[in-house]
Amino acid sequence: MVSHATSIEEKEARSTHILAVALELFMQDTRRLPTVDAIARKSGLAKGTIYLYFSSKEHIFASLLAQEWHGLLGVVADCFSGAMAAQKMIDQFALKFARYLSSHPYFLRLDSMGYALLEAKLPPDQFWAFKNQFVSHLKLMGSVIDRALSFEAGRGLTLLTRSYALTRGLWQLGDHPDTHRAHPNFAEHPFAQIDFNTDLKEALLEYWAGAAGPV
Amino acid sequence: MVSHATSIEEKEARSTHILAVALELFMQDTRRLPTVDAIARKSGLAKGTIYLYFSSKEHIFASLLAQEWHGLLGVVADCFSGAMAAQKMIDQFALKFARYLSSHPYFLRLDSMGYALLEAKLPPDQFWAFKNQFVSHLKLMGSVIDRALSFEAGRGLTLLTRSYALTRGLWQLGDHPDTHRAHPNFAEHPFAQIDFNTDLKEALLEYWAGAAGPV
Amino acid sequence: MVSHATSIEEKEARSTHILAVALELFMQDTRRLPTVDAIARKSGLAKGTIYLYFSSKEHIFASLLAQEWHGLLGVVADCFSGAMAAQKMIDQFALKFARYLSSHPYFLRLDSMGYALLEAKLPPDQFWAFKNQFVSHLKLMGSVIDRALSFEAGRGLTLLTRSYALTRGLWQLGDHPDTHRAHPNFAEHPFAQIDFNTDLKEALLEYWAGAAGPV
Amino acid sequence: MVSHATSIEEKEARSTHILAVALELFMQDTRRLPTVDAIARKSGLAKGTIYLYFSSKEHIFASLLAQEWHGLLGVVADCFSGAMAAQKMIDQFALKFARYLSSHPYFLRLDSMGYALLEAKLPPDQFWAFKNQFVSHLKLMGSVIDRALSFEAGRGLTLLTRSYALTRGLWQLGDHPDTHRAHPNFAEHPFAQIDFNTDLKEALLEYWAGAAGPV
DNA sequence: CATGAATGAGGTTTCATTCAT
DNA sequence: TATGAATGAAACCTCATTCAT
Repeated sequence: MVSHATSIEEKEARSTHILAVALELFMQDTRRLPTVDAIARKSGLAKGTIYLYFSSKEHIFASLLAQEWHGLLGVVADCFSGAMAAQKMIDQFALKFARYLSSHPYFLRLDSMGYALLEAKLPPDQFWAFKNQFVSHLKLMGSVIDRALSFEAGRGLTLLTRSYALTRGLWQLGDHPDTHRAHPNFAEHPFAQIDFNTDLKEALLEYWAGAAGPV
Repeated sequence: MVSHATSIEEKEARSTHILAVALELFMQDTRRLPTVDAIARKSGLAKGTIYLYFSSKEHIFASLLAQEWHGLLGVVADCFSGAMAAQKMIDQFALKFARYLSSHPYFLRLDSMGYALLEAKLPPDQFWAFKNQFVSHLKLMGSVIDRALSFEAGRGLTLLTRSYALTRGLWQLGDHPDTHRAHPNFAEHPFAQIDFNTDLKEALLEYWAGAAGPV
Repeated sequence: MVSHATSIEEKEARSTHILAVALELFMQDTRRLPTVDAIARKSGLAKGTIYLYFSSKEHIFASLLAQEWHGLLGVVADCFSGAMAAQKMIDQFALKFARYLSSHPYFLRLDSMGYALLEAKLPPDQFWAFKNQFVSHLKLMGSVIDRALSFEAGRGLTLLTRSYALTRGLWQLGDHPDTHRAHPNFAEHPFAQIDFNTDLKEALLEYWAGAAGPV
Repeated sequence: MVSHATSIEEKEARSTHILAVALELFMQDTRRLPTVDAIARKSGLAKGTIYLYFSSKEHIFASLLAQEWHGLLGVVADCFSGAMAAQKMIDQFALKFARYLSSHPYFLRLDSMGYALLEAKLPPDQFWAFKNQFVSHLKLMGSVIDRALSFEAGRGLTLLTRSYALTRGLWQLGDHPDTHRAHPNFAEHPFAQIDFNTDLKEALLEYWAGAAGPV
């Protein structure tokens, strides 16, 4: 039996550990959420113990996602905070946004699965608890952009939202299960040799060029 | 016992009927594929009969999706086929593309679920059989756009792909299970009052403005 | 549509053809009876047509088995019919019996499956219709042996029965699905390198040496 | 909900209970393996619980069979272990072997079905895990016999194998589904009034008389 | 706190046989 | 006779969650 986690730090550490394990397992097969049993076993904990820290399997992955959202929006804040020329900021945003996502490969995987698997199964209260964190942060970022680029109120949020839509969509189009990548036909697929990082950066720049107007 | 579908037409009709029933059931809960049992019951057929027409449940929904892809790409062809000014074509594309999707609400639902549920479960051969239809059609549309807008080869496909990414992403951001829409917090959600049709049209115009350059 | 078989000969030919096809399919996987669908397809007939000739799938395989029994008992008759020394006859029996079975590999396969799959599913009347043919033939052979070896009445039948038991048991011990033969452990199996023909001959000789007494 | 089986003993007891129930159900219809659902219901357990103790339905019956093999080979060991005259040992073997099987009526039923149902469906690894136990025990018994009867190495194993073949074959010839036994024709069947115990003993003695030579 | 045994609903697919054509 | 579409029972196993210990 694992030592009891009594102090708050110990409990937090255990919770963090579970999240790390869950993420690792998820990355081995991003088409389905790993089983609680697998998470427990790999954590060195019992199945019941997982439920002392998270109220459901979906809760675990929603937590992971919330974590990542935090990081991503931090990047956005960064890009639009200095005192640079508008275009410079936008360029920087495209660059760093794409780079961040490329270097956090689980984020879009989780996020895409979240749409299909998490949202449907989280109880509404829990769903909104997570969503609200994100939404308020997002609104904040929107206003940061408004200020940075002298947009009318709300425009920054709109662009950010659409950028994110483009990002998620692009990811999904280029993502295929390994079994399908192995198929001979895969090479003919127009999305086969896409480099997500480059492609996203380019697409974002195109979008902002059109949406932010001649800045 | 249901009457035997002997002729090719009767068989096609039955197949179409199954697809229609499957779609209808799917629309009642777009977060999961309906059970074969439900499809059979609602079709007035036996479960085994369904398998005479489709080799698996996923096959049914992949067929539905293929059908819809066809329609959507037809719209694209339409928009870029006449002899209009480039900007006119793009405007038309944004308008009709968004309108088509708004009036075919199941398409993006299916497509989004397809990412998580169909791709993962279709056997690779079947997956590629469907995908190839779509891919070749898509490439064709790309070249139609190249010609219409005097793009260098491949550019049309790129823009179309990214437009589609934007579309799918936007859809997903605005789509929430009914249980979540009912929640009091929903109103505060920045995507709450989005009108998908308007929003998509706008976003597409923005993107093409930036990507197709001053045309 | 296949031509109608009107004459008795044509019908018999068709029936024989079905049997041949069924046997061929069975030999490809002797652990299960082939599906009626497969038999029909390979016969170039429709599924319903099969049922015009055989009342059930099991009926097909029972017919095959009956056929084979016939041949095997013919061999026995042969061995004990001439005017030879008793031991000579027994030697001949062991030799020819084993040889016949080795050269009719489907017989024991069918027979062994028959125990588990056919007997259970044939309706009693049909079961006994087949069994009776065999039983009366067997009794006859028994009395042939009685005469040939000057046994008391019934002893021949007993020895024949036990010989057949030994044969079937030996076959089953040495028979393994291909998937299991492929396993590395198979080599260590004491029955791995048995040559059925040799082994059976030897075992029969041993049995008859003990059972037929010093003859 | 059933009480938790925490200790090793309790778990073993539960496992044993499941086996007992499975066997009981099997004996009611020895032509097919009972469904997991039936086993669970009769055990007073949930279906899922069965799978905590056995990885598949076939695993259950393979375990039963392994258990029985153990007992049977124990009998063999017994017969050839003392310091008796060779013929005495053989007589004892025939007697006790036949008696053991008669008093464990499920053994040969399971074993015969095992040929058709278990071997085909157990995954190779699991199959060989069971088989190996048996094979090594069998080899051991072979060498015990070699020593007891001063055979050349391997001869004991051969005789044991063939004895077992004879046994299994004999069983199958005399075994008929109840529905078939009830049929009026059954009486005419030469195996109808066989007493398996007596018959097997006799047949074994005959075989060993011929195979073990004048001892 | 931690454990892990128990639960049981849930859903896909196969295939022998029938019967409308 | 021949066809082949329709039937529908049958059975496995998984896994999130609970709760007795």
